Amino acid sequence: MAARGDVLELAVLGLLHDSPLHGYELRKRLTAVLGPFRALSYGTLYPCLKALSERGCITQSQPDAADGRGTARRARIVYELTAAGKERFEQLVGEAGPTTWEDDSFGVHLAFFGRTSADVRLRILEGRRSRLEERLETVSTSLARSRERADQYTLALQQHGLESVQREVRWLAELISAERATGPSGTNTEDN
Amino acid sequence: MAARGDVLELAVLGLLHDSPLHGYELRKRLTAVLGPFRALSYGTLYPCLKALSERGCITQSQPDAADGRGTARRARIVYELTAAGKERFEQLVGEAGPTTWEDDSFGVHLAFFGRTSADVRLRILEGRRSRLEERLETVSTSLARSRERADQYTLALQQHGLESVQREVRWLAELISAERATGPSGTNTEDN
DNA sequence: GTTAGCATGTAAGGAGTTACATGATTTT
DNA sequence: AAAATCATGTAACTCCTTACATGCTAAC
Repeated sequence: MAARGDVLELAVLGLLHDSPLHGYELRKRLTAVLGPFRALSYGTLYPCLKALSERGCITQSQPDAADGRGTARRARIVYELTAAGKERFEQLVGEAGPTTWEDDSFGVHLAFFGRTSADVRLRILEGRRSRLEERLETVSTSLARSRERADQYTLALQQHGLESVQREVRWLAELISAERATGPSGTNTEDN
Repeated sequence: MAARGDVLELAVLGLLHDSPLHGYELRKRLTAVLGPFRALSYGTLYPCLKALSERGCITQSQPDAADGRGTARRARIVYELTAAGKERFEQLVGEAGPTTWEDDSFGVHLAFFGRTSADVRLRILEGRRSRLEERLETVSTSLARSRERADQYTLALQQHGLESVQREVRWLAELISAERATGPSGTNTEDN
């Protein structure tokens, strides 16, 4: 049920959960959440909003057109979460399957941890960690095999990659133990 | 001239520069070069080899069919670099423009540094570093702005991202000074 | 005998980018 | 008066993935 493309959907729904927003502003916040690296274009965002609208997860409205004043700027369309949208968000954010630990997905899920239950948080953090540990094995094996064949630059690159993954594993371990220390059972900061 | 898709082309050409290979083996080496993360599928590789073949950069041959013995396994097709292919590789590897410092492109270029001249190496390393320093500014600015608004998880994520980029900058600085120490002018390890 | 690895390919489709079309407002 | 930023949207295109089609050999 959770394909690759659901990542954007989750991010949009999560941001609209806090407050209604128009497309332009939404994109800026999205950029902050996804990281300034690989920000997405309007060509991706607007079709997504359209689809979400058609499925009844969000509603559109033009507040500028409604009030008496002349329309400031080009008419802004404000998107708001519906009950169905909240349900969909809850469903997506609660998922903790294999796709969840992939690079893209993981960051977005973590960004909405404030709305997740403690057990889902732990499952995602631990899933991510074991995913990275798999990588670690693959990389260090191939690094050991090519120790002599490869030149210094390739070696330096692989070494740096390896260390980056090791760092993330340590970081995750910290988050996991912090999570366990705070509340081993289902503690929710706030349940709207 | 150097679009996003040229990265795969460069990697294939670079690997075939060392020795002729068949598709299956090529893919495994490609996975090692690009990192086991985001390895590419045959659905990408074979069409690429076909296109490269049509453009005269590589030749195809079936050595198993030629020799007397019964074909071992399914007939392997060995790809070999032509003169035009070598030229194309030289052109691609020597490029040091803005697209070169992007994540995907940078790793592949670094993997073939052994065939690049010292000044190109320096330009790529320095371009990458200033690209990352731009990011650093963007991230730390947005981190400062959202210090209080964002929850602990978002903050932890952004903090980790920031530190990762800082680590890469330090790593690059080391490579750069090593590069300058070895040979400030155009030193080529080997010019085939 | 059946699973895993070797080996090559195609067709359909998903996810996103770039370039375009359009136009108002604020800053320099 | 020009440039930047605000603001929404579409069409064409690219790159890549997944699923399929095919069949052999080695290990368990």
